[in-house]
Amino acid sequence: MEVTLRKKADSAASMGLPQPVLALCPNSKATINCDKCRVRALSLCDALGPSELVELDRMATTISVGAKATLFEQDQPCEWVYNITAGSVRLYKLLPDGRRQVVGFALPGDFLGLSMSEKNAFSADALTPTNACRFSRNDYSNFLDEKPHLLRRLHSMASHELSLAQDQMVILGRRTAEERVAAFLIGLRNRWTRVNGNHVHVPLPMTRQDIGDFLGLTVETVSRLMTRLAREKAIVIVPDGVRLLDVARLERLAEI
Amino acid sequence: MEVTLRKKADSAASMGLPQPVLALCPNSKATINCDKCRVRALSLCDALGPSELVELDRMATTISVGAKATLFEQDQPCEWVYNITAGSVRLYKLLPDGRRQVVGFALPGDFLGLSMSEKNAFSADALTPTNACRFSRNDYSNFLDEKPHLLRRLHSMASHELSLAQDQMVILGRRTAEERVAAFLIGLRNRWTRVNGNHVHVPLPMTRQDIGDFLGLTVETVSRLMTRLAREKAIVIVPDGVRLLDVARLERLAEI
DNA sequence: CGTTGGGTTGATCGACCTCAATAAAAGTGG
DNA sequence: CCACTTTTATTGAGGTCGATCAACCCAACG
Repeated sequence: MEVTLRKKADSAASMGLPQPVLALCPNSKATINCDKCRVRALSLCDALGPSELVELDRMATTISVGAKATLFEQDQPCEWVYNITAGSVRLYKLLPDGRRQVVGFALPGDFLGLSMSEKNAFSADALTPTNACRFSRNDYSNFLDEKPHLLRRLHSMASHELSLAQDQMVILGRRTAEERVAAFLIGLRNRWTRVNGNHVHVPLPMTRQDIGDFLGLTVETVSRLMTRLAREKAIVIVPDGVRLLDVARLERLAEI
Repeated sequence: MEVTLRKKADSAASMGLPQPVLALCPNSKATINCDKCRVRALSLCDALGPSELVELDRMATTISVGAKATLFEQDQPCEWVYNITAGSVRLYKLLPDGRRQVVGFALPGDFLGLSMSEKNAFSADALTPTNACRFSRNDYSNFLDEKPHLLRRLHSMASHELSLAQDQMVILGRRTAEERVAAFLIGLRNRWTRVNGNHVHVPLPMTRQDIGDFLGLTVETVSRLMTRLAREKAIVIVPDGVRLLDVARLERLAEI
């Protein structure tokens, strides 16, 4: 597993490492890097004042990992929490017989470590080169004890996650394959909007298999439905993503 | 909708109302009723000290509703939060075309109102005569602001819910009908254990349709699989529930 | 006693899965 | 830069699990 660590205050050129998708938390200064963090407004840290950010910054380590690197594994003790600053991460649970359920994808601004449990409830690995701010779970927990407003923010993020999980339950339990794919594309478009602004181009850093394992379908079914939506001019399949042509049609499929 | 309200401090005989499954928060004294609450140890309130309990008690109204009563509805403004003290509640989302996904069942000790959102994410109605402590969302939110340890408890409950929701995603996305039914029975057994202690008798206050809508199956499939499990001596179907005969077999089905 | 809501059972159907082959893309090492 | 492998995506043919449609039972209840 290829991982680069650097204490934020260290000055180290980024060398030949896999380039992050976004250049965040620049590592060449001894000043507060959170200042320049592009995802701060989206993430947990937005609940903090300037002096608190300094404290947080001292606790943080930025990490850069290449595609396929594992951030943490299901059932292992939870040592760290992460704030994703660039890239994309797959979150999944494995059944003993190898069946897999992807429970979510983390994008820049997403926080991994809402769970408050001793063991990781799922595994996480990078889909693309990924940057994150990492905190030891202890530091983070102590920090939380002193900052009730941060806890409130955290709780509100957890509630939001819960609500997304319930929406996913509807998708998995009661929707057809075509509706699932449409809901997935619209949902992902909405999430990218927070990071990149609203575009009809939706990057898909995950494989068809990942999408299938997220939607409770097989690769083949996902592939067939994507090509069908493309044939019917609802989308265009482009390298590493799709372009949405008939957003209204997709939204109708997703909501009804 | 048949609802009985009484300020806890009021003294009112319970009359001919649908009898609650457990007699909780007795209503005949002007003293602190939380003292005697059988579900306190299970619920949010357990995070509070004696003097805080007095405060909480003052904010609370106990409500008793009959079977089929609606506690709140999806997309309506969220006015109240509830602590279920007796009975059972169905939580569900409806699609515009009538398809339904049950996102959970609330049992005594469960808290409804983790979500922190302005609108209800789902509807809730009583499966059996149900008692609850009800708080106005405002009071509750203010109270929360003054009690960080309560917020912590709340957050930990929300995390737990999130984790259950993710388990449910695995069930809905990647398990066979038989595994779903087994997982449902084992899961419900475990939840009743917190309330009643561990018994092989598992009460099923919900209909087969409700179970189907929870598991992403039809009534017929649920019925067929329950009778199959009964024929194969894994369970016995009894009025209002099942008796588990071969717990090991069911657990194997549920976990593998 | 008719009515109603829940539960069970059977026959048939179809949406999605499985298996298989091929194509396209992305690495990898010379 | 090009052969070669590996991974990912697509497409087709056929099978299956659970859905659908329909009948019936039973208990509760006015």
